[in-house]
Amino acid sequence: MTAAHRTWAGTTLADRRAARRRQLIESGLELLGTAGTQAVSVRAVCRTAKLTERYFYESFDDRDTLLLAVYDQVAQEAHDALVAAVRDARDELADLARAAVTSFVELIIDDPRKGTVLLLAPLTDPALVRRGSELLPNFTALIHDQLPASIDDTERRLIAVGVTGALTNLFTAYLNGTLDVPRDRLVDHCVRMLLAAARP
Amino acid sequence: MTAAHRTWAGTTLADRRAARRRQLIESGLELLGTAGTQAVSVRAVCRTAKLTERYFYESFDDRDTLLLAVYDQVAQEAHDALVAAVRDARDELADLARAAVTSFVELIIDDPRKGTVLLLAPLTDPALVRRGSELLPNFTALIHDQLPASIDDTERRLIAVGVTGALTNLFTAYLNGTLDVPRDRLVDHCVRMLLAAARP
DNA sequence: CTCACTTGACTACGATCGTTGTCAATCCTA
DNA sequence: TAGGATTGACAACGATCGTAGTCAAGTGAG
Repeated sequence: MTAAHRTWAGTTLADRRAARRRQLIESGLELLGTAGTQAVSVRAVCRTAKLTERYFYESFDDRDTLLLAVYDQVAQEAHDALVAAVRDARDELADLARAAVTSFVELIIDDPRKGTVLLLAPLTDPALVRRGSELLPNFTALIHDQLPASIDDTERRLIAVGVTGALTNLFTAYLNGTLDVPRDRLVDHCVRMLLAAARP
Repeated sequence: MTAAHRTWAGTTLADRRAARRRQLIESGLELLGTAGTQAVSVRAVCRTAKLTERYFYESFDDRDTLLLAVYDQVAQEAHDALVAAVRDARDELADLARAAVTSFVELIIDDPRKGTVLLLAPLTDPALVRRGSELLPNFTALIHDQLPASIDDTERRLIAVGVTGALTNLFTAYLNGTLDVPRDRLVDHCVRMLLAAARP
């Protein structure tokens, strides 16, 4: 029997490795989403995960690799929630916008750490700057492409960047409690802003 | 003759101390505005300033004190430029908005490091988070108060936070080259957005 | 039962950090 | 010119970091 499939404490090596990896990512999310980027040291992650450094380097090349894994997992979750919401919405711009905004607000209400990681961490950590500057422009481009062709390209870029900034600032303020506003009002406002921007 | 007023190399002690302080702040600005927050170590600042650590602690209690001094100086400069521009503008909302936006754009074109410090550093450095979360809300409140009273308060807050985010994102993208757009277009767009938001 | 694999606690190394201290060289005032 | 103020180069301290290694104890397949 090969080592990888030998059972140990009821599970195979691959399972245990995967479980440890999940545990490390969860601990990374906890630290990154609450205490910030400088709190995510290898030692702190291992202490939180109740694992030793050995297992850290079993799953990740270095500290930055973990940070990227945390960010990517949250980004993937957000992406999945978004496409699911959009898939179930009626095929009309207003409904699509509302579905998208609602799904994101629900995500960050359900787990604010994820919102923090998505919106704030890329600004805070050098290792995540690139990731953040890939994701947001993608979103910006999405808006950009929805804008009517009658608007010239420069104007479309300006609108897209502005709307993206408005949304992230609204979500960020909502996350940290600065923007004390009912959830529905936030969603309504974001949707109306999206639709207003899409009008010629 | 008291030590403080004794001349040395042609200047008094107070003058030399002030000169060293300026030099340290300038070095802090250089590092914070280009290499980012983690590049601002006491050693790096002193090396850049061609001074020794001794003089660092002559002017600043610790690293964070320097960071705050750098930020506050840039914020003060921006504030001064803003009030000067607004003072010289005609007393009409459109002109005020244009004067304000133009003065800020000129500031960050003249010295992009200052724009980076104002907009990005507070998000990047824990020591500056509080400063950033004091300045931007102030600006947000300014917008908030300009909005017509016919809009209810929640809506006014939403608009103010959104507009602030849009502006900072536009400036940020312009700063880092992502938003490749002529200066005048940027100014125009920001002014139009400000005025549009102020309409009922 | 035995032995190889697995685990956890722990130590170790080199680097960098903030901060403080030492000491000789330099400069002005008295 | 003598002596105290000032300067600059540099060492030193403790802390933390990323990363790698050691070693005894636990565990299950053959």
